[in-house]
Amino acid sequence: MKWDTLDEEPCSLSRTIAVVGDRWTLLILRECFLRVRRFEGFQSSLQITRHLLSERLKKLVRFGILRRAPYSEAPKRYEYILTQKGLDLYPIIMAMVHWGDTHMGDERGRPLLHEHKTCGKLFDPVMVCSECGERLHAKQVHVHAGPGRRQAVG
Amino acid sequence: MKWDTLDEEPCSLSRTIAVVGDRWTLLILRECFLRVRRFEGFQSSLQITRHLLSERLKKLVRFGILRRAPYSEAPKRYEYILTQKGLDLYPIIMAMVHWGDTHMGDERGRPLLHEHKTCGKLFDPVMVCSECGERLHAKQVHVHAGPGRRQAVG
DNA sequence: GTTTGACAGTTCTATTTTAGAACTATAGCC
DNA sequence: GGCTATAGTTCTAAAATAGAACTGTCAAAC
Repeated sequence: MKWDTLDEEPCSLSRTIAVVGDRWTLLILRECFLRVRRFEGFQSSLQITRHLLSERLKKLVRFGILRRAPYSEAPKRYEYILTQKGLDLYPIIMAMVHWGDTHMGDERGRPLLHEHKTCGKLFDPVMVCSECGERLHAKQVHVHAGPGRRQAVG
Repeated sequence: MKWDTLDEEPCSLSRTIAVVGDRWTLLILRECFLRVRRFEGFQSSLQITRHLLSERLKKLVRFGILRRAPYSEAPKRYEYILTQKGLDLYPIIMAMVHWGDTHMGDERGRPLLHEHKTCGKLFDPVMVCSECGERLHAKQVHVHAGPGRRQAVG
C-alpha cells in the first residue's frame, strides 16, 4: 500500500487514515477543539517541531479540514480554523479519548472531564445505530460490499 | 513530545495515539474486525511488509489488544485474536469509516455498507451523550480538568 | 534611528521509521 | 529428497521525523 495515494483506496478507513493517520495530526486537531488557532499556540502546547507543524497545517488546509484566515494585515498573519469537515472529526477524537480513559488510565483518574452543555451532566461518548438507537457492538454488525468497492479490499 | 513515552502522557488522546496512531495499526485492526487472524492473511490483504507486520502484531499483543493463540502444535503456529480491549476499539474505527464515507467519498459510492443485525437495517454510527442520549456536537461540550491532569496539557 | 521582541514560518543535518526484497525454519505431502 | 505452506527474521535503501538554527516582517522600547 502506497502512503501517498492512500486517500484514493476503495476503503473509507484508509481514506481517513490518509488524512489523520500520522503521529501529529490528531494532536493538532485536539488543540483546535480546545480553541487553539495560531502557529505559536500549537507549537508551544504540543512541543512539535516547527517544520512538522508547518507541514501538517498545510496538509490539513489542503484537505479542507482547517482554513487559513488572516487576523492581521501588517504584518500578514494567519490563524487556522476548523471547517465543518474538520468539526466532523469530533466523534473520532472523542472515541479515542474515551478508549484511552477506559483502557489506558492510571491511578490518578481522567485527565479531562466532559460536560454536555445541553443536559448539564458529565458524560461519556456512546456510539449508537442511526436507525434503532441501540448501542453498537462489533459482533452485531454485518458488512456488505457497497457500490464503491472494487476487488478484495476492505 | 517523545513518541516512545506517549502512552504516559496525561492525555487520553495521546495514550490512544501511542497504541493506534501509526500508519498501519488501524488497518491491521480493521482486518481483525473482518475476521482475519493469521500472519499471511494480514500480509496478503494489506500489502504491508512482513517486517512491519511482525512488529505491529507484537506491539498489539504487548498492549493487550490482540492475544496470540496457538492453532497448531507441530509446527507451532499462532493466530491473533481481539481481546475485549481490542473489541472496544470498534467505535474509533467506525467513526473513522463514517467520516471517510461522508467526506472522502467518490462518485462510485461507499466501499462498504453496514447492517445492524439487531434491527436489520443499514445504518451509520452516531455518537451520543451517555446521559441524555442526544447527538454530540463539539460546540455543546465543555471541557474540565480532571484529577489525572497535570500542568497545561490537554 | 537602532535595538528588542513577537509571530510565522524555512532551512539544515542527524536520527529513526518504513519499504522492499531476500533469507530462515518447521513440518506435511508426493 | 524436493515442493509447498506458514510464520517469521535479516538486510539495504528510501522516507519521515527530530532538533536546532536561521529568515523576514512589523511594533514598541530605548
